[in-house]
Amino acid sequence: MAERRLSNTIRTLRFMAGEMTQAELGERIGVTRQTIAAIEAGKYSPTLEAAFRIAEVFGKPLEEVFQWGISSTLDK
Amino acid sequence: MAERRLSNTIRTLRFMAGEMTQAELGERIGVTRQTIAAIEAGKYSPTLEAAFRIAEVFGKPLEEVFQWGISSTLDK
DNA sequence: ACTCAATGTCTAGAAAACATAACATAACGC
DNA sequence: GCGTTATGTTATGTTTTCTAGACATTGAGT
Repeated sequence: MAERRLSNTIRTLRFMAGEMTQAELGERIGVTRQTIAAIEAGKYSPTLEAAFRIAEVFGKPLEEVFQWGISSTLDK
Repeated sequence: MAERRLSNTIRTLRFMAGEMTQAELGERIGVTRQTIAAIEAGKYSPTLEAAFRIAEVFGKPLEEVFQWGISSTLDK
């Protein structure tokens, strides 16, 4: 069965943006570094607003930083 | 000052999709009709996952149903 | 070896997103 | 009129996101 789940490319985008730190990204969008870490790790799905702000920081469209994935049966 | 806030076109998309009801949209994405009503009314910002599911129902990209608006000084 | 910055991770609690149920109203067909 | 269906709205409660603090680890620089 095809399962849908969220994934993101925040980590790579941070490093492409001059090694931006989790803490710095957090304060730029108004959340704590723990929240950024949890979002990066996929521990929970952020609010749309937070997602838009993150995309804005990197100057990318939202769907380029967050993917509503069609994962195969392989992943648990 | 330029304020950023969320807006959406769910209402018009619902009617363009054959007068789809709030209740039907809700059960298609797994939330209640009250939640759909609140999201439509902008009373709170949905989770990214819910947003992706809504866009999926209408077959539209997420940014076409939700806008991270640059509103002018006019709106409160 | 020592410091320090960045991240991982855990906890307790606040805040926001959600559920469920109730009641109200307006529009429709009968 | 009557019944039904869609929506608005309010209240109460649960779940999830997020905060704030702490402590551990790892790596880069000195």
